[in-house]
Amino acid sequence: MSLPHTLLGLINYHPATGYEIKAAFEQSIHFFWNATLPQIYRTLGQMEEKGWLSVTVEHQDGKPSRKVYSITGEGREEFRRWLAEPPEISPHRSPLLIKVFFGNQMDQNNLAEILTGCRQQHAAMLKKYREEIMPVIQHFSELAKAPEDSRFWALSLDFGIRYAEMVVEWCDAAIESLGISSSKKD
Amino acid sequence: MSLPHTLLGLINYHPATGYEIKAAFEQSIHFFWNATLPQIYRTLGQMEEKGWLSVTVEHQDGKPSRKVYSITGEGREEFRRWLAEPPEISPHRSPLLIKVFFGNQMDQNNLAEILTGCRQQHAAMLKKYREEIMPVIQHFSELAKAPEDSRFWALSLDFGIRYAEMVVEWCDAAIESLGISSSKKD
DNA sequence: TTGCTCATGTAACAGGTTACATGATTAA
DNA sequence: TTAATCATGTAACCTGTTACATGAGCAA
Repeated sequence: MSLPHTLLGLINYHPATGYEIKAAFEQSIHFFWNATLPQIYRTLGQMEEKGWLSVTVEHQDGKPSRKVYSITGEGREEFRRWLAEPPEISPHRSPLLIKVFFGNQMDQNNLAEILTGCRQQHAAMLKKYREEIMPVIQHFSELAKAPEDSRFWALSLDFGIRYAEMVVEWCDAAIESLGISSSKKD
Repeated sequence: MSLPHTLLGLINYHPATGYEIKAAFEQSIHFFWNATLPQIYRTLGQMEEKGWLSVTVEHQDGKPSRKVYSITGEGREEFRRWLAEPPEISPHRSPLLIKVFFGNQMDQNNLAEILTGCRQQHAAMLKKYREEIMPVIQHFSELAKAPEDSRFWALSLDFGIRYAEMVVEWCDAAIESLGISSSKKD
């Protein structure tokens, strides 16, 4: 149930449309939360009803009107309240780990392929985090657009980096423990 | 959408009731998947309709009848098919990381408390994994009840251990980077 | 006598995904 | 001319959670 509060946090930086919020998710938060457009539109509507947001409709010729949402005093209060409370622990659902758990019933080469695929995905993420996302955060920090906020963005990115590193290491260890003959290593 | 296949995997070890499956989740799989009882009952019903399971009702005096589900040939086929396909990537939703991301707007002592709470939870999990779950898996392996399966159970447990270790390390680094004065360290 | 274990479920709701619908502008 | 971007949504569906209902037996 963190989606409305995540939206509050984003709109608290500056007013935005649903469409812009979706873009913000994809640029920054997508690796520890995500939401689809219909979900965002639906949630924004509910938040407005609760008085957490206010809307301004900007008419445009030939395009659909922009519904720009702004945070209200009540919304800001609710956001602070939520920030202060201890976070819910989110259960970790991993189809990969289920397959590994039942791995004895799989073809071992197939399992090795799945693990190398996982290793590859996480290695690619790591590269992206280090080469694309880190520099953007540093850039924001240097431009003093959000010098204080960027410290916290870096902290959450650091989690993503450590996670991806850990997965790569685990995949390597798991593949080795399968002891697949070197002839199949392509 | 891995729940029905997880149930297939468990029932494939031996026939079981919904209630027993819930217990199996709590004993083994709960740290990378979980399900509530109503969800399990509903899913078992759907799986039976598809022909993946068959049911035998055992009447008992004074207690509700046991509905024991067994896997069918079709179910076993479906399970193998699913095991072989590449796993879906599961988005990682973490309220904790959202709070950290917006941490600039929080009281810094409050944030430090949240992080120490997280550290504590994961340190406790680590202890449980090493002192309770590892020995159970080794026991199974030694008793030769499931000598081959236990290798894979250990592999998925190893993921959990590495994950918890990583979180503990990240929390420590994050708390240190906040630079809260030592007077508040209780 | 309080609460846990065994054992079934239904109903209602909350949260998330997918498919569908519309339509102008602009870049390759 | 094909696809992407901007911009709104609705409807249907799937998945997961919570509250409610029932009821015996047993241990502290």
